[in-house]
Amino acid sequence: MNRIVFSSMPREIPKAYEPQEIERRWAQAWFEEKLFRADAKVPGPVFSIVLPPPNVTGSIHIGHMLEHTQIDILVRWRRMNGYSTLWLPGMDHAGIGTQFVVERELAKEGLSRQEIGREEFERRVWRWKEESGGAIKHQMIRLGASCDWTRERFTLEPALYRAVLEAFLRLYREGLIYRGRYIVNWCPRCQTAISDLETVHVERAGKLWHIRYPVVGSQEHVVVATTRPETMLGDTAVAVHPADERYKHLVGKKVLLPLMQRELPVVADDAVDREFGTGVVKVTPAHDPNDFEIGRRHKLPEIDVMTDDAHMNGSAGIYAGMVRIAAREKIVEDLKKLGLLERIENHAHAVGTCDRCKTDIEPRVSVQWFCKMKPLAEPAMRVVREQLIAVVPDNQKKILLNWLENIRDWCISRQLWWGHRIPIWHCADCAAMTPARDSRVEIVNGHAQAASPPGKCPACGSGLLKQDSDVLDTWFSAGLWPMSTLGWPDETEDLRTYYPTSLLISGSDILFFWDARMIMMDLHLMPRDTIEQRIPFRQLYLHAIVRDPHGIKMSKTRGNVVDPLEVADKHGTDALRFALAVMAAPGTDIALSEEHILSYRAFANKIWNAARFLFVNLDKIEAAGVKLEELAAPEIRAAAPYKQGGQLALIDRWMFSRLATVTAELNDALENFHFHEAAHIIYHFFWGDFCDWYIEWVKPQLAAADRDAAVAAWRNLFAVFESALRLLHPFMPFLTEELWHKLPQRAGAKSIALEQFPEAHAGWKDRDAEDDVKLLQEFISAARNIRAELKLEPKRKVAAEFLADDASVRSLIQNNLNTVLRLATLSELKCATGRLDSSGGTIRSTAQFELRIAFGDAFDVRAEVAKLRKETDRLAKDIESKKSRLADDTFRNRAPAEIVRTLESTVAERQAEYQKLLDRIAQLEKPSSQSA
RNA sequence: GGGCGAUUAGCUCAGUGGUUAGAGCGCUCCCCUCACACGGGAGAGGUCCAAGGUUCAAGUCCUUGAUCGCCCACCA
Repeated sequence: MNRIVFSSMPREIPKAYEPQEIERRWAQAWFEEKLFRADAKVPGPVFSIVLPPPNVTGSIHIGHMLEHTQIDILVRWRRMNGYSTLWLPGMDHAGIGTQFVVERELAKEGLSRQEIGREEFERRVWRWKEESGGAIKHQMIRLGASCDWTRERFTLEPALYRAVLEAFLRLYREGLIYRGRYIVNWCPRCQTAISDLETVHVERAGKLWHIRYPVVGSQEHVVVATTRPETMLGDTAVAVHPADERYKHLVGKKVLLPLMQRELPVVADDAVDREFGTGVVKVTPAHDPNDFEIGRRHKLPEIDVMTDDAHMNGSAGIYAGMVRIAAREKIVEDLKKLGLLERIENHAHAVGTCDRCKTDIEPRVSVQWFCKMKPLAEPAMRVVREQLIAVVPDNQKKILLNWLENIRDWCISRQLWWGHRIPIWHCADCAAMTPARDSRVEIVNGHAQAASPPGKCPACGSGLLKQDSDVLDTWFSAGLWPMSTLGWPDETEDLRTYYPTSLLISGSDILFFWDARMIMMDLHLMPRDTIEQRIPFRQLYLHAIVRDPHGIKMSKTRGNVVDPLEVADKHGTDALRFALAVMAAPGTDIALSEEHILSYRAFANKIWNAARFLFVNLDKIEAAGVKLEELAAPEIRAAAPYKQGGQLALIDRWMFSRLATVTAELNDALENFHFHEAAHIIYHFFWGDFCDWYIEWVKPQLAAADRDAAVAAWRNLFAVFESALRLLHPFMPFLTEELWHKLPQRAGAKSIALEQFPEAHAGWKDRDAEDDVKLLQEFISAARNIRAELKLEPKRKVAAEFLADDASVRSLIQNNLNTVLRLATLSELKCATGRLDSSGGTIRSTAQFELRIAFGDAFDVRAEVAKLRKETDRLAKDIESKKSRLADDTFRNRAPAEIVRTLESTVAERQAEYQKLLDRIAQLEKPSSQSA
């Protein structure tokens, strides 16, 4: 990159900004130069953030792009503000998700993972990971993410397995991880247990079957209502509410389970809702979470009637071998034949489905590993409540706390082949469980394993030990991410410097999955003295979800996903980034359309052309006696604004005042994650203030005969432009990098990304200049308005006259006569006395001035009067309402004095204006009677 | 069943209790003026979902309702 330094400025650049080649070039250069490598030794304030690791299931989509854009804007901004900045990237192995896609790939070849075996399958997944992970990295580099790729991590790499082992072993020894036979969510397709969070409930129009269970030793029967008749094969009781008078006499008796001819006890349990159905519940402990609890309370047998893939098993009698849905139909049919089906009701209810493959979950009793969450959730709630971790937007805090308060144990084992193997060994002889001796890791056949398995069973001495075949939920390793990526469990320099991280930016869709788990696990495991030092991040910002133009969430199955690379290639990454930033108001979803991106591509083009304006005028600059290398060089920047003879032109005072104001506003917006505000601020500053007004205003000075004036104008123009580039850089890194390098820079300057962000100089703020320029802008706009109304030929210059009561306003206009004449396209402007005659011309007025342009033949009296009438009506109404407010004593007594004062002066102004308009109408209507 | 959010210009959305509620796109009119037609200039367009309430003052705060969306939840 050094070769670009001090290149002479181009005299000409293309007319239109073509981002493709430029972006590719800089993306590659930033990566190759390791420009964003963090140095833990650098003193000073630290800003650290970890990338929420994308799953290696595929490529990144526009939702990632939004997240990365927001992170990158803040990271670049902090870096430019002098923070020692680390953005640590990496990927997640995404256990179930990746296994799912690789199985799908296998299926295309007509293979299953069982057919090729665990080892070969793992090889295949690793191959997939290399391709997919590489693609993601390539995309991120191309899209300008300023991460430190030298610190890239992967959740399944050896170093991170070490962290997983350490975490597991500690939690196991502390009794927080346990193994047991409980009811879990079982996915028959993935053939693994999944956590509650991975179970998505979908509303279904189902049925409620009312089935008669005969009471043993009586003619009576009870009617139970169920949405899942097939589970009745596993019934081991019938339950009623203890206080239910209808059924009290049955408690302790037995009923006969139809089809199975099994006798079931009638038990009383508080969990039964007397109002629902018949008030009698069939109890199937092995296939319903509720029934499981009842079953444990009453010591009922748990009869699992299904196989791993949701077929009926040997315990299902004659239904064995049938798929659960087929069994349901057959059972209903058989019950009908037996006259035991009382009735069928329509019944909407929520069915649990697998988050990954959408298959209906089977609640099922199974031996799994769990993590106790209550003890971990308590400190987590504390740091959130006490704002040690600030959650933004605030309402998400309540959601998080509510979840933590109601947390249940986490099923962490998965019957998968892709993931971190559970470091527990089972004894073949006595079934005792023994953990690995420590968290050391060794590489065997390219894969990480626990380096210290127990040699023999400590309980019986047997050498027949076998490691648990389950792997851990992918979120277990993800939960350690901020610690593990920085070196934990070793006390590394990175961990000391960058932990706790400054901020986490994530989607609210993984608030529980990931964010909450990080808080809980890291808080518990991090070896630091104070809780403030143990938190994984100090701020948690939850960004919005990107939707398609119709507001529908993007997903591959719907086919409405947007590939950020495609958009970037078409319109430029900077335009896409800016569009995302503009729409990223906290807490609201984003509907992205191509039109949005187009308008910010236009903005990029505008910036490009502002630069082009500077470059095509370089000859003039040199003619004015300025050395090009001085322009936009650091010395000039520091000295800006450049004063000619100790004087600064009004427009320069205004421009630097705006620059200071805008910089402060920008800082404030970014500090509070108001990306949309920040983007709007810089957009209007550049396009409105800088291009539309400043450049147009100073154009004559740039070519002025007065050499000193020209030098001052050029220097300030370059200084402001260069500052604007730095303000823009976090939002549009490629374009600004390209243009910045075209300006002369000091030797060794590598990148605008490493420069200082502009300072919000309080001393540059100039209220008077801002007021004066605003008045002149209004004056010019008024003239343009009249010209447009009169439909005057654009090139035709016309004379105008104005009236202003205030002497300072008069002299302000007269002192800036040349600018006003030019920008308002006037040939001359007279300062009138007395009253302006409106009969032969059009007048526009504000509280400070009146402006009149006469052009008789183009003047439409009736249209003008109609327009004035509309205005007076509006004013009259406005004045009326304000007057009545002022007449109200309570208002005068209670409102702050300043508000009252402002209102009074406003009313006075409006009334004066109103009177002027009335006079003008009267004047206009008089001659119309003459002509009639 | 709980909880959260949304409802503002034709569209997509901003809007810290205080002048005449804003932006981008779209629309109308004029202009290819020597940085930019991905441009310049000038305009039109809004009972801020409804009804109550608090307040000197409400798009903004409170209550209720309507419509839409999301999240959580073991009523079979």
